[in-house]
Amino acid sequence: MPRFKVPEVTVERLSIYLRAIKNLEGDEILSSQELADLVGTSDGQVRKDLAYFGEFGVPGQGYRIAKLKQEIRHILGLDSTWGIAIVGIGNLGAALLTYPGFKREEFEIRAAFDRDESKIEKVWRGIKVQHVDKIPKVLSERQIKIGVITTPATSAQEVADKLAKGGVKGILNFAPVRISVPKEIRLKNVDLSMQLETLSYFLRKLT
Amino acid sequence: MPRFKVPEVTVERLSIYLRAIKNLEGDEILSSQELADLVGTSDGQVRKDLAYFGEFGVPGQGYRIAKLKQEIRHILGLDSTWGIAIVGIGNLGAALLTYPGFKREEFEIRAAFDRDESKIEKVWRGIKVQHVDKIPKVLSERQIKIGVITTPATSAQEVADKLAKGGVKGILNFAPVRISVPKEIRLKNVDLSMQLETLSYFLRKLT
DNA sequence: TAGATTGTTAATCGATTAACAATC
DNA sequence: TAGATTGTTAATCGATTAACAATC
Repeated sequence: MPRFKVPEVTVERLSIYLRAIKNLEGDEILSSQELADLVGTSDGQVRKDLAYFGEFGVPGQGYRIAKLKQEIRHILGLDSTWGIAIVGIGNLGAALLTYPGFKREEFEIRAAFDRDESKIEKVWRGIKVQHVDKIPKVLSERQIKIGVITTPATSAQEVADKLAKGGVKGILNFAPVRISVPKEIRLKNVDLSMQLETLSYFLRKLT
Repeated sequence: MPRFKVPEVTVERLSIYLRAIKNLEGDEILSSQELADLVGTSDGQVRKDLAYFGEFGVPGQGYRIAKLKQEIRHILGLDSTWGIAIVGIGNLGAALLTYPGFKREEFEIRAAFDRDESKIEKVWRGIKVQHVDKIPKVLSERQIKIGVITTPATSAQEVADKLAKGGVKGILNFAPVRISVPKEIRLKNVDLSMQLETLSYFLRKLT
């Protein structure tokens, strides 16, 4: 669908635009300037980002909110439901099971895994925890295409290998370590240490 | 200290370099090429990033690991300890209290806050939860310069205002909403929804 | 000295911003 | 029509990559 190669930052902004207009009610029409103000960017940037995917606005008018919302949802692949598995049911894994950013129609947590025998068979938020060795089998059975790694750093690579075997297309990695995956699999690292450390850098300069 | 304006991505990579060489043992000397291989970038990028801050290597040799580690720690402001407060002791907040990326010498969680009376006075991982109204007072008493927001979206702005009043210099926001803070305060959004949605975009294209 | 690798400059690439003709 | 705002092109800005003299 995209007409040129789309920068990743553009995709990230689309997600942000979508959230901004979700919270919107009433107004039928929105200009690129108004949307820009909502998310803290420029009108040109908004139009440029959207232009990668087509023409969604009306010159002289703006964008019909309902239509724009639907278009962005479609672009982002949010008009169907993704099956998700969470691996590593420690504090963070358990927290993500209920985190509102995760628990939404578009994303359905369909399996949870851990290595620790004492956690197996326990039910967390309606999902029964299974042993990591079952990952490949369960993933294909339940059409799970996204894996979330919340294990300690030491297990992350091993888990990534199992997820790959299970046929996931994308991995969200919270373990504080770089892992390698086959190039067909999209890997996103959420590196909380790094976030804190860059914060430290910028604060450091202030003293 | 920096000789020119430093791009944020450079600071992020420094954090990644640091973690890579932390896990290293034995070898006394490391070349930019070796470090690049460890983190998946180029040798030139490594040298460029470091060059913003000084000359840490020896031409013809490479970088002394121990020295490099110390220099990067210093650049990132990790040679002292930052006081942290976590606001919103739901699943995610409680998880971060023990997350290894957070629980480290350089970062010390010194306070936890919630609005829910039923949580107040309870002790989580050795930290007594206090009412959010005490934020300004407690923050200045305990030298807390970083605030972490793990509340629902609806309370995030209110909490940010209280953190600002308490004199934090940086905020890490996990609430799925954009908040605004005085410009002296450095704001980092960790947007898990957005991460999942961009993953969805790239997977969508594969079908 | 010869070989290796740094620090840095110049060339390239890509994303953002500015500007405006086209269009409602 | 006049006014407003889009979609898009050109200009600018900034980051990455290539290349090499300086240096151990």
